[in-house]
Amino acid sequence: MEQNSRYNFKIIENKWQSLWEKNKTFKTTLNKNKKKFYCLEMFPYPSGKIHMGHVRNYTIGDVLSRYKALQGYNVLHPMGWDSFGLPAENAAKQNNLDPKEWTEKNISVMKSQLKKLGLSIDWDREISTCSEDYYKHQQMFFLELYEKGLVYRKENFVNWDPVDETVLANEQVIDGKGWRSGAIVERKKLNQWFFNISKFSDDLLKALDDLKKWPNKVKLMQRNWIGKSFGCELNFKIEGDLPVEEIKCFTTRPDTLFGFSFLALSPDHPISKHFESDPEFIKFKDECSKSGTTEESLAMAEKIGFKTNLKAINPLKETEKVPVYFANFVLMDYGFGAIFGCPGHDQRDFDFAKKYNLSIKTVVRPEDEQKYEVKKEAFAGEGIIVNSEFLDGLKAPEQSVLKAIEILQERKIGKEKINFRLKDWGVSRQRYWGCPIPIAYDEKGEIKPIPKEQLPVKLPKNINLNCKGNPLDNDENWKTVELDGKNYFRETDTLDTFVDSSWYFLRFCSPKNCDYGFDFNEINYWMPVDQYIGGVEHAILHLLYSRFFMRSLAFNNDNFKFKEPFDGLFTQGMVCHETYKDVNNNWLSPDEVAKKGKQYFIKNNLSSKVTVGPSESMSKSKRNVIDPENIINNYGADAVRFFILSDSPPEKDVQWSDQGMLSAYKFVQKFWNLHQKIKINIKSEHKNDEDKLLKKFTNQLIDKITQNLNNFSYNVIIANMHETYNFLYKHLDKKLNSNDLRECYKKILIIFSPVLPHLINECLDELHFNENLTWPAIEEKYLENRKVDYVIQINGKKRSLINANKDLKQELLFELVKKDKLLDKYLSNMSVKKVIFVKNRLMNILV
RNA sequence: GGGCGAAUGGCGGAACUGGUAGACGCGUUGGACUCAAAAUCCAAUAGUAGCAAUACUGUGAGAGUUCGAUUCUCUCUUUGCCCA
Repeated sequence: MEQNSRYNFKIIENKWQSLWEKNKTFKTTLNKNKKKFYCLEMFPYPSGKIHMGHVRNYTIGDVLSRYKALQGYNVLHPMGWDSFGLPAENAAKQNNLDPKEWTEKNISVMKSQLKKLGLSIDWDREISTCSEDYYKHQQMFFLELYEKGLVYRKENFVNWDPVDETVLANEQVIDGKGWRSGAIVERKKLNQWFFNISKFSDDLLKALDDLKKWPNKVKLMQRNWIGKSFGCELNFKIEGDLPVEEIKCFTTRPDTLFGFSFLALSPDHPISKHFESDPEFIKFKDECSKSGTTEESLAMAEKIGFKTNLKAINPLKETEKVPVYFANFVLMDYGFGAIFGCPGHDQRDFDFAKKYNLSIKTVVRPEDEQKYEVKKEAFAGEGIIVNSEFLDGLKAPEQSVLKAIEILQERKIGKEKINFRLKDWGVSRQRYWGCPIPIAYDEKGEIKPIPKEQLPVKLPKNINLNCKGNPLDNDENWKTVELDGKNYFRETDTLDTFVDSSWYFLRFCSPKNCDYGFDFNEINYWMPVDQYIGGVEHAILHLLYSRFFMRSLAFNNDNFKFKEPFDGLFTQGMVCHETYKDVNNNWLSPDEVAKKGKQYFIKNNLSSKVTVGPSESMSKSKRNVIDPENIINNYGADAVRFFILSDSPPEKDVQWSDQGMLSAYKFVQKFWNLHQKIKINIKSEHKNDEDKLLKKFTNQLIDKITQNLNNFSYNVIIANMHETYNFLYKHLDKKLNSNDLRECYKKILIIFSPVLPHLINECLDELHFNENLTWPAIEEKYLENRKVDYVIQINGKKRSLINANKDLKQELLFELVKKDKLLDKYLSNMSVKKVIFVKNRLMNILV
């Protein structure tokens, strides 16, 4: 065998990337004669460098895009930058830089890194959310939504991060702490802008049923988040020395009203104004504000209450009067900020009742326990109603709730109500590096929208970021604005960056459109996104906000025809790596660690042991990060793409493995060597008999790879590619029909090309195959076997395989069975009781 | 606490509508080449017994349906995620 020249990925990958760039190979334009395919991966935040998660995400999308293009689709595969946000502002503060410069530098680094991956992206459509050209349109949308009444301003409690000095969304609060700073979150009242997402709660929920190509898991998470609950609202009459006659509650369990033992109000309930002069109450409220505002933090916090002199009357039993408390676990923005406490059947109420010595009545019992009484914990399960007069004996909750509502409505005490957990979306952020809200206020505080022809409201340059609070608020010059000869003050809050990403997929359709955020002609062709790919961490918010944004654009606007932005959704898993710590419990990065035998040491220091922790998602804090750029430089983009798809199904987490990476690299090299041999065979013009084996293999392969692509079984495609190598390698020993080889090999190269675009394009090019490539069709006749392996079972156990003609009749197969020597010992001296025969598959003989 | 999923060799994972369990890769072992190593190539690799052909066991545990269950049903265990 001649010494093959090594495949030089550096030269070849660079060659193809330059060609693609020069020829604008992936530039897409609207073409109504072709079916479109919009493939979108979640665009990155330009944090500095790409990480392995990006590599995985964009490789999956790229394989799909290239596949669809070969299938003849007009593929839109764009890329952009989610470039507003806190990290830029923090980095700018630390290093005394302009956030814009920092961001743009990162973008240029990451863009060149993405190009090195060989992605089939139409870079002419690149957008960046921090550019004036982008946020100008966003400001117009804001005003449009404002005109439609979908944006409003209200004073509200917010999660306040005292370190970052910013408002956090609920999901940015983790265990009562800020997700970035780790500071304990406080409650603070601020004037905020809100998007009226809750207006669409029911539609957002119902429409999930039609998203057939979304993972059920994600749809379920959104359903839970929207949280539709069926119950009723109730009026409680109040007695006491305050001018309060009634308090309204929402409950899903009106059937437990006979177990009523207290009424609890949110500390922010309007009634609280009567207590604001009471120092004890102020103290209590302070105590409450220490825990966050999230449901989770409230559930974790100890239940505390403040007793009032008021009494609430049980509407079903007017002789019963119970105390009214303020309680920290009642949220003002769920229901009416008031709940009726039934400690027997709700654990939080139970905890509260125990603490304040309130009565605990049993009104539901388990079906099989006649004399049940609530003792150590609340009983919230299904059961039978007791001690509840007209409700007694009903099944709880399915019968009793409806009956209770019916009676409450008859007596005009309450009425049926559906409540949603989903709250309006607070979009104000007290930050510099975001999209300015195009609003001004006069000296009375009246709202004055900035006229559309004056957009964009630009962020000021050269701002002092190292001030307390919001830098924009400190810029007196920027803040004042003259409109129609009058002085106004600008809104100094900027928009949540989730707003930026709620419509960027529309912008990609017509990224240079000046008058409006998108061009209707373009979006009507491209939208919706056919396949959206990204991390499951965005399952709720980003996806829900985008779905809302589409509805808000369609609201009162018949021209806008889309309600759902993403027709197909795929959520990929994370890239994980083992974690390492030294003897002092400091994290170590993988390249500081060496393996010797089965033990790990610090490199160049075999005396210092390293403890290996569990494999976790790569993160800077745990230092278990592998830098994609190093890997691309050492092994090449094709090898990285091959590896990142190989080891796990894309929806699951994948373990980074150095051996796996090396094996991928070797595959690329091996394939190149094989290609050299095949090239010689193809050129040698042998005319032997038809190579049926090769044709059968090739057609089966096309079938498998096509199916695996359609199912996102990309790891199996890699296995198919290994199998193909193994097959071709062995097959080359035979005398080949060079025409058949040429035909089949071309098809094989084409179906390999989405995964290994550089290598395969080079191979195709060497054989002058590189013209008008299309996804090969399957020739059915080669898939049909004339002979089949029949599995022969005796009493359900496999005992033999018989290779025989297809569509064989049972009797004929049985004749073969009788002749099979392997089966002799099982069949001789036995009587056959029954034969099960599955056509072309199996025969099971019971003896 | 509720909801949803998962569990297959030493490891990652294959297996279409119930029909040959363990594809493919990693690792390991043996061999070839080499002064030697790396690389490469060849072979073996679920477990137990056996020189071997082969036999038995085997998809978290237990039961059920079936001629036949990784696949369907029930119970349990462990585990992950989301919500509380």
